[in-house]
Amino acid sequence: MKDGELITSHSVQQHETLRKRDPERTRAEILAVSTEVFAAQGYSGARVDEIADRTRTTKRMIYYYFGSKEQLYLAVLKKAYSGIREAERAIQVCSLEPTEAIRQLAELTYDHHVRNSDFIRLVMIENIHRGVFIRQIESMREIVEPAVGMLDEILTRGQNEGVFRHDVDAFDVHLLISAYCVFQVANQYTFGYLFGRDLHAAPLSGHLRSMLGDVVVSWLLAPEGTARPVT
Amino acid sequence: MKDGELITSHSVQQHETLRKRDPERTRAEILAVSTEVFAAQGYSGARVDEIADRTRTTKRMIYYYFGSKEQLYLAVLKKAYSGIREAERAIQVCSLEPTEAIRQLAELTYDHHVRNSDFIRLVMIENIHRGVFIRQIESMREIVEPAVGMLDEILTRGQNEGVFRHDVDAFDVHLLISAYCVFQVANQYTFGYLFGRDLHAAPLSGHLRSMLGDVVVSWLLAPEGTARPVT
Amino acid sequence: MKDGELITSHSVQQHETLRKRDPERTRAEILAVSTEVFAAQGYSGARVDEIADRTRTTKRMIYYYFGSKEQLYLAVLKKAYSGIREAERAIQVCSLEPTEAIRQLAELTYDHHVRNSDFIRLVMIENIHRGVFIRQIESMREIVEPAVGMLDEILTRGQNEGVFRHDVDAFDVHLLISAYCVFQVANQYTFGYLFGRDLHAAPLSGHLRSMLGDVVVSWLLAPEGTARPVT
Amino acid sequence: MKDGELITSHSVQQHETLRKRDPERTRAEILAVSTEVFAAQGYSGARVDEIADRTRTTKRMIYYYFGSKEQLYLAVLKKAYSGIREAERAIQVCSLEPTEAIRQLAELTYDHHVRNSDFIRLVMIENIHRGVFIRQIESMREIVEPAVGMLDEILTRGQNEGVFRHDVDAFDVHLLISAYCVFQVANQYTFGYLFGRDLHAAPLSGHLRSMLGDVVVSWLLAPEGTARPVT
DNA sequence: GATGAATGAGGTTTCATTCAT
DNA sequence: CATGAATGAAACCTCATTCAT
Repeated sequence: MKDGELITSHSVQQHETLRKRDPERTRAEILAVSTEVFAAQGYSGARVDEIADRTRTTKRMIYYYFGSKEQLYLAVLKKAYSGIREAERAIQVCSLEPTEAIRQLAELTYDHHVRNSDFIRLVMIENIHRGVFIRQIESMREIVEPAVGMLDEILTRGQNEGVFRHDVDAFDVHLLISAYCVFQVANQYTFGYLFGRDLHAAPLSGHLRSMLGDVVVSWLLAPEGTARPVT
Repeated sequence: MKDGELITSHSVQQHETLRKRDPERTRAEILAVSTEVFAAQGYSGARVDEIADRTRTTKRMIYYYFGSKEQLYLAVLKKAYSGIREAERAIQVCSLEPTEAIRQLAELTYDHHVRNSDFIRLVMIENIHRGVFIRQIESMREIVEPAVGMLDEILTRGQNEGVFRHDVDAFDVHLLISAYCVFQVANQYTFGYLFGRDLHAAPLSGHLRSMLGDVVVSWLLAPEGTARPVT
Repeated sequence: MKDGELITSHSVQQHETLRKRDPERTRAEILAVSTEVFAAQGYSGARVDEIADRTRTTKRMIYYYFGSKEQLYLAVLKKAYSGIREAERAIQVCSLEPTEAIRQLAELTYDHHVRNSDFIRLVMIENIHRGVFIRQIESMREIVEPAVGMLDEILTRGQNEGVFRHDVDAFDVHLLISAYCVFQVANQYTFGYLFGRDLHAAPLSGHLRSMLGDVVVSWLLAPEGTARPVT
Repeated sequence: MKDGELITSHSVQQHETLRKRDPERTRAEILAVSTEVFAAQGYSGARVDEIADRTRTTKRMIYYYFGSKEQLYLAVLKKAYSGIREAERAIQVCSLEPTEAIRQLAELTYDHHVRNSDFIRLVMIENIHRGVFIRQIESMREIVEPAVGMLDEILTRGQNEGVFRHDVDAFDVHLLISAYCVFQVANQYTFGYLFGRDLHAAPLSGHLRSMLGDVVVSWLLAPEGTARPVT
């Protein structure tokens, strides 16, 4: 039975206060709760009823503001990406020397993913849906652009200084860091269970964090083609 | 493709004849179709009706053989993991010298993930559900054990030969390789879309494949602590 | 018939007009029809579809208001008991002398059972289910309390006056009366059939009614131990 | 999911011994198990699958021997009544003087009901179904005849001796005793729960047993019309 | 702008029963 | 006699959504 529905004629009316006449607030609340619910249950698994129940408004309001479950999910997705990119923009490592800058960038990105597991989950969900929703959001690609900007700057600097290998670009590094960071959040349940370890508990969590730095840096420092034996 | 592996798309639509009274076959067909449908739509999104429609049996038979949607999903999950691990066991790189063995292992794993995207999707789905299903499958942990066995062997050999760094174990390497391989399948839609590239089309696909080898090998070859500056 | 009592057959088929947007009415109608259907078919035998069809609402509404078949049954059970006890409270025999009060109480209870066969049937059904449902209804025991109150009062009066035997309490008398009254309703089909008599047709019905009075009164008037021979 | 169905391809095969080629035995076993299941769950609530599972045969055999769920229930009902009447015939109280004979008959009947609660439950179930099944069983009325025979004999003797009142016949006494005995079994769950007492635990059980004797005897010994005041 | 009541379509599951050997 | 496999029909329940005020 859906919680949002009437069961007895005397259903509970909680937090009646602070309720009416603040459209912005209502909208924001719906969005916040929806983010949690979609992240927790997936698109199909999420229930409009549950979202409504965890809100101080009603199901009807969700349709009033967002029109449909799909459009609500779209709004959630867009907001999640914006928030993430905004946070990424806050990372400042430009003043450091390339090697250390890259390491810090990797490790801060790592922390960032750990803190934003709901976002990671939304991305997973979106991929389960083969990206059909994200493609409907205009401006999505602009939102994401700054992501590799700083990376590109550091990388070029390191390459110009002759420290970093040249057969690598910002996209590659970004992919490597992303893969690692996303994985330890996205796959924590299966991987953690199968190996009997909690990826986010000390000391493993610390080890995994610095390991990423090691991986990225040693890769960038390694001479091109060195590792690849003469075939 | 070996028997233990996932049955891939459209493998069951053949011969409408020879239909009834072959329980093993019926069961297997339901399982194969279910794998596709669950992988495609997720647990909540999958419809028992759809599975039935894509089968030569009826919805009723699904319940006859598996009891419930959940138990069906469990069977799919178990079979998928078994198939994957069996395939992993087929990788033979022991005769190579450590560096090349590791590189080949990484790249074969990469290929393997590309070919078995349905499995990756099931793992994602399972993680969306926080691993509640996988934990119900006894023997799951045994299934997974061989995964790091060979890796451990290669790594130890390389460390004994003084080629590989010592502050790394099989679990670490496995995690790095898994993260990279899973990511390029799991996140292909969002990542590919946001950067306007198809991760699985040449020449990018080839680059990404060999890049993994580079990353892993240069990391293992790098002296411990070298990359980390004195703080 | 009073408001609190069971709504009897065909009481809801009237006026098809004035249909929507009267939740109390809708709820009450579902409850009334459900009472009939559960009483007629038992818990397992009752069909939510049938209840819906005999209502001016839809099956969906039943779930909207009651959540599940079980909760609907629980509501029916609770309402049935409340109605009965309310009716019992209406019996007024306190002004009569004890012997006659008891006789009237017994005979009114008898009439009452004849009129409320749906309630008796629900009680039978509940006993078939070993009381699992009734135990889930809080306040059930409070509802029933007044049942023996008046009886206790009459009995004590009669005992103090030296008319009634002393080795008997209100619970005993209530059980005897209940057994007799319930039986002639509950077992009317098998008993009536096996003996080829309709328990509710004159003159048998009248005989059985006054016979209960005789039984109870002669028992209460008999000296203690008299009937029991010296062993 | 029904237990009787195939779930894994390797379902359990218990007690394979003592199984085949004994039709009488098989039939009897099905009947015995069915009695328990119908008595426990009612007609609609009983599951053919459950009956099959609690048997050493299969569901298919039930249909082989009995044709349908209804016919199986009919067989159960018939057997239950036969068994009960046979047991009743065993009661021998003819040699006692009328008052004591009646008391013993009542109390032995009481014991008998306590011991045969499954039969009582079947009777309840049959009454819930308004006796539609019992009417289909020919010879049912003959089965039941001896029930009042002995009672009639005792009663006549007592009346001839001038001990028992004359406005009462064997049917009346049988009804009173039946009502009391059936009730304490049939309604034990609701009545016991509502009054917080277990009708079948000492000392209440003993009290209720002898109370029935008191009730019947004092009623029969009371002069006609005495209790009924002049109106 | 806001809301409780209502709902059609479709979801999962279960039932007694029969088929084919 | 015996059986595992199969099944159509219908059961209970849930979904996102809209109505009427």
